[in-house]
Amino acid sequence: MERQQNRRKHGNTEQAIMNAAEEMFLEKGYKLTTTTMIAEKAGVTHAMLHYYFRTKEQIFLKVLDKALAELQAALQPVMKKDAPFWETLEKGITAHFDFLAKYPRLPQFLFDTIRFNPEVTGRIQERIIDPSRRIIAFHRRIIQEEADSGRIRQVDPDQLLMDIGSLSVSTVMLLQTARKMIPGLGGGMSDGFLESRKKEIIELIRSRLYGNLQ
Amino acid sequence: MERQQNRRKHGNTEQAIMNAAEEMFLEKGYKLTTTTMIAEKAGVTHAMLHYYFRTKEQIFLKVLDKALAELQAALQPVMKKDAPFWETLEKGITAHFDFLAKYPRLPQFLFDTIRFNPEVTGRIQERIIDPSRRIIAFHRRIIQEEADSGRIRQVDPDQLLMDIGSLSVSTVMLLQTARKMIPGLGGGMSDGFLESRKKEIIELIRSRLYGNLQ
DNA sequence: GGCTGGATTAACAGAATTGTTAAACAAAAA
DNA sequence: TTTTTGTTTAACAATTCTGTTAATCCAGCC
Repeated sequence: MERQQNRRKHGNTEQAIMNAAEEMFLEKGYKLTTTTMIAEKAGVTHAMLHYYFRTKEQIFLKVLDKALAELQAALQPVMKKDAPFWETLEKGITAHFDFLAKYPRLPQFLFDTIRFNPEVTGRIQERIIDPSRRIIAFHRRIIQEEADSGRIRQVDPDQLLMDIGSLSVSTVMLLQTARKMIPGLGGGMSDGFLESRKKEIIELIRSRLYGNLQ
Repeated sequence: MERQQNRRKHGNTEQAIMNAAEEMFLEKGYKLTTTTMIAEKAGVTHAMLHYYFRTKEQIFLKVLDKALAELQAALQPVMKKDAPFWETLEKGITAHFDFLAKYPRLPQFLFDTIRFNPEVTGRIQERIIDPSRRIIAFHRRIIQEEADSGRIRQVDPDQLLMDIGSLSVSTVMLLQTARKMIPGLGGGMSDGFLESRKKEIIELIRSRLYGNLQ
């Protein structure tokens, strides 16, 4: 068999380090990830990491920015109302949930970063929190409209959005944690869990809005 | 003014170290807490920590055990059914929520420990997960009874318990995180948030169970 | 074939961390 | 007062981690 080129040139190593760093930082956060661990996972010496990215902080910021960009991109399409209220909301919940299921380590990573790297909270603030405000305002408005017209029960829109957000977030965080405690929990095994959980969350919110009416 | 005794004797130092350790470990987890930080917070040299507790791991286990004991104690009384179903359940939700509001750093601490100290998951398993099974079984039974008799809507009891658990847990975790991002969020400011959040959670569960009926 | 320049490694420096130990100390017992 | 006992400190060893650097390596170009 022809062996892989031991000596990679050009972007190859850089990309390998970047991928390794992404995985490690998402898994363990900034402080508990060592440059040596990243290098090992990428199959190079830790000096390479410093050669390409100068410092641990630099590469961390790149990983963070990438994560924030993905999250930001996922937030955009949630703000279209091209269908009746409930359909729009249900689609929003589903999109939010599916995104988290695809990037299940993102919530914990953000929690970690806010906890232990307060110096970068600004980035999170401006790229996630602030854009979220517009989305929240949008939903707040359409929920309020719907409530005022009596088509759904009276409910504080902020509370409802927190309900949706935290139910989805805790689902993926719980699953990640369960995987640590029950090693036998592979990827396929948890698909059923995620699916039934998503159904339950939607039904929960639907009951909250329409329970006493229809 | 008479000055504090610089040289404390007997249990004084040990207790001071224990308190400092508890605060630091709950705040930052095992690895990110250094014995020097604990000692500093307790106002002694880090050698004292080793004198009284031998190793960092020893004192961590004491802190963990204390936290688990508190959680375990809080789990016990949730299993009495001395009132109609909904009142019992509502009391259970309230107790669970209030406990978490009192120890808001406990969830993150357990998440941390499971993530980064897999060697102690056994302790968590036997003292929390296993006892929880009985409670879950109990609630599963009374929910199932209630559903079968048609007094509440058909619902998967496990899903409902996960709803309750994760809504409360995410509330306190979110609040803790918000405190990091918005420094102006003092203790009193958040009482209102917790109170309205608790009401919403109860209403959410109530709707899920009774929405289409009453 | 030999040169050049980027890529890679090994070795090192400096800081931080856990744990040990010998010496200093303070208070109660003798 | 002297001794004893438990407490505290300062200094040290061993390890780990980040970041630097000088030497080496290799591919393409002359």
